[in-house]
Amino acid sequence: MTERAELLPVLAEVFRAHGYEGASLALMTAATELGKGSLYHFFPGGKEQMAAEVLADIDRLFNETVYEPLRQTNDPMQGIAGMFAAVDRYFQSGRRVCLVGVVALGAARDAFGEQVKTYFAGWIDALAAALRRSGIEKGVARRQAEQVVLEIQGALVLARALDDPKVFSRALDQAKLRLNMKR
Amino acid sequence: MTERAELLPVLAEVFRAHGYEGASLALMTAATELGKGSLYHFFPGGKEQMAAEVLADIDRLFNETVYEPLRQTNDPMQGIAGMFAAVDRYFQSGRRVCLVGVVALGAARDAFGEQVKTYFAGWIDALAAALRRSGIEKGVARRQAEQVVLEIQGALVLARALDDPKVFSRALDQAKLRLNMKR
DNA sequence: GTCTATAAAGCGATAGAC
DNA sequence: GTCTATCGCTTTATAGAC
Repeated sequence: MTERAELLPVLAEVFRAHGYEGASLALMTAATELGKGSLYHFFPGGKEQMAAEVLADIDRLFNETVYEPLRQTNDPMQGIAGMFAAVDRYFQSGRRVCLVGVVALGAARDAFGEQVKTYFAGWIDALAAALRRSGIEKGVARRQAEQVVLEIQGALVLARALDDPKVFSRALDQAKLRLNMKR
Repeated sequence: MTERAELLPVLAEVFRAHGYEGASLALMTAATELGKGSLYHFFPGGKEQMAAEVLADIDRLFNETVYEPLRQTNDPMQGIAGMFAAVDRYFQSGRRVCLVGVVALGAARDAFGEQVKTYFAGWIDALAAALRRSGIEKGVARRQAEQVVLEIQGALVLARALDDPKVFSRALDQAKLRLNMKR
């Protein structure tokens, strides 16, 4: 647990489960099994730096695993299917919440607004580009991409609110269907 | 500001803006212009009681203003249009966030899980009933209602994340359109 | 019913030994 | 690089004067 790269996902889970305000250093030392001193050795900027790096790490991970399929040039529709699969995997079929969404809704958005914007804009851009390559007009592609990301976020909220992950699965199927994709 | 009924909306805004964990008593005394002593006089159960009563108050308000149009028996489609108008008003066209959604995503869901479930289930039930009365088959009506509520929640997340309320307006229009309603 | 004072605990953050 | 001890502050909550 001395590697920064292995530390970030653990901290991410603490932020995800408790929000920025609720994620205390006590919870973090417990989750990482590291003393406060060690945490501050890795992150001299404290809690704010931890959150910033966690968000950056998530952005990187999404670029590598979620948006990456969208960039494959030969078959855009297959790329979109790959994105849906990656999304389902990452959010554990609706049992896991979106940390960036959590931050966006809270007061911490003021401090991390740019990173939050970058995450969602990057997602929408990547999806819109794939839709455009599949022959859909530019403006329509953008709105469809926005709608899909929006539905995923809403599905995560509702699935957790109703404590029913099937809400998430249904929403993913719906979104795929509306993009004229087989399930 | 001595009336409990006038106190709850003020506290609601504090919880909405800072989340359950971030809503400190200091913020609440500032917002209500009341001392801690007075707040504890009204809410002996402290912060938890405040949040519970705020959530109950929101549930009551939604029943009175948002779901109410859905129950009008003559024209279900007009009732649904009334719901969309009330939703747009309540969430200030995407500039205001859903407190119940915020609670649902955070760690406080464990403490307020029943109230969160009741809120969303009530919303979906009311909308599904109206759709059924407009001639849509039961199962389809339920899924459509779930989808609409989900899209509203997602739109609130994305509008705030991108700092662009138009995302919310577009999503409401989309949802109306898909239910075969004129805007 | 409202206030101030205060308690006890937890918070983020720092210092310094090892 | 990891730890313990500690600082200063904020937190929730209570007590008691008015």
